Amino acid sequence: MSKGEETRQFIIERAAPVFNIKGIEATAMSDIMEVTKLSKGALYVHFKDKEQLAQAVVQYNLQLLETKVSAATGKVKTAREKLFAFIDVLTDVLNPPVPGGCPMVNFGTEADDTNPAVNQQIHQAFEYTQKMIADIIRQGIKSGEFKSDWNYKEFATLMLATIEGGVIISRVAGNNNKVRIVTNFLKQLINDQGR
Amino acid sequence: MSKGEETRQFIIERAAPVFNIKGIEATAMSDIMEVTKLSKGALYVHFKDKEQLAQAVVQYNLQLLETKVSAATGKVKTAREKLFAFIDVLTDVLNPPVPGGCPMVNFGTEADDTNPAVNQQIHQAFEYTQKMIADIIRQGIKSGEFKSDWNYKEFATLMLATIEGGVIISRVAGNNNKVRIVTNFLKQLINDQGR
DNA sequence: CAAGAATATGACCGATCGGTCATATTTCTT
DNA sequence: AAGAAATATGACCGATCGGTCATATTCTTG
Repeated sequence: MSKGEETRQFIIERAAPVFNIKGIEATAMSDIMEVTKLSKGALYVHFKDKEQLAQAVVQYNLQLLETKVSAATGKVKTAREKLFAFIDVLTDVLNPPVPGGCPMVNFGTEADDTNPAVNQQIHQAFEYTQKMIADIIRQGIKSGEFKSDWNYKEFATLMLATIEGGVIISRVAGNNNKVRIVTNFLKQLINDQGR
Repeated sequence: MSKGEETRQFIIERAAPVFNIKGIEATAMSDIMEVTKLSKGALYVHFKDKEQLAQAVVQYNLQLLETKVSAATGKVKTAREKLFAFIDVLTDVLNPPVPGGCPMVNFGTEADDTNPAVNQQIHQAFEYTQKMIADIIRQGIKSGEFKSDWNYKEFATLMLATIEGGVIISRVAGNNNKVRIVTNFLKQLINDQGR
């Protein structure tokens, strides 16, 4: 990796939590100068404008989330355990997998009526995440772990929506109490599909 | 109502969708000058700073949401119908009850790690909304419409989380498809508690 | 109707915004 | 090692930010 690519990656990594916490509009390039200890000119060598940096940062945060999720689901064997791990890693509000909380929620709510490019990134992430869930369940059905008549595609949507909504409520509350209700319910639903 | 109070209310009403769509940080006082056609000095007669205006606007958006929800649930008689109306009014992503979408989601995700005052407002709104749902169900149980062993307080949390998560996913997608899955599921759960 | 109070105007303030560029330094290639 | 290319610096730009204030206008009330 060349020096330039190294610096570019370094900027993205340092900028990632700042954008995720403060939001794209509210983050200033001076904030990124601070966390990187780089001059303004140096930042603009690697990104032609703030928008390009923001998009790279959004992608990085999404990738980071996927890495954490995959690591968690990769540790266990059964489909049921994978779903549980998936739920658990996403719903720990006090220790979120990505600093600043779920980037799909953070950037999704900011971008939906103001930033088409970022909105598209988040849209794809939601689709991809539902596919991840569906794939786990499909494997579980194939192996005989789950009932074969489970409408797992719809469940994937429901599970993701319920998780994200629970996370928002709990983040606002500042504790994990409310999201626990949600996770317990989802886990019960999953157990009910065992055979 | 004095002229001053009238103008103050007028400012809040015009500013409400701007803040809800763009976010608090990203909204400039010049944006509010534009939508109100008032001078900057006039705005600062009625609000001592942008933060005070933002808080009044958040409160207004929350109140508007509650008004729309109450209007919808007030039109029907049974508890089941009220829950359905509650769900339907919140989940119409293409024609949201509050311009710019659910203010609990919009301001909640922006404020959680940056604005304690607004975060507190949203926290209370979430609590209040769960209480609204729980009250409807409690009435339904009392009247014999629902099973008496329904853990309705937990369901209120689950229902609100699921709705909000579904709304986010559908808003990012730009259509109502995904949130429909969520609403159908919730309605099925409610029907299952009928007796 | 008079006059004081409330409200509205818009120029102005220092700070900060995103972005540029001449220059200096470092890295890479040969 | 040399010289070209890539990278870093920081002063600088015009625009815009939140907020103030002297002044003008409008409203309210006796």
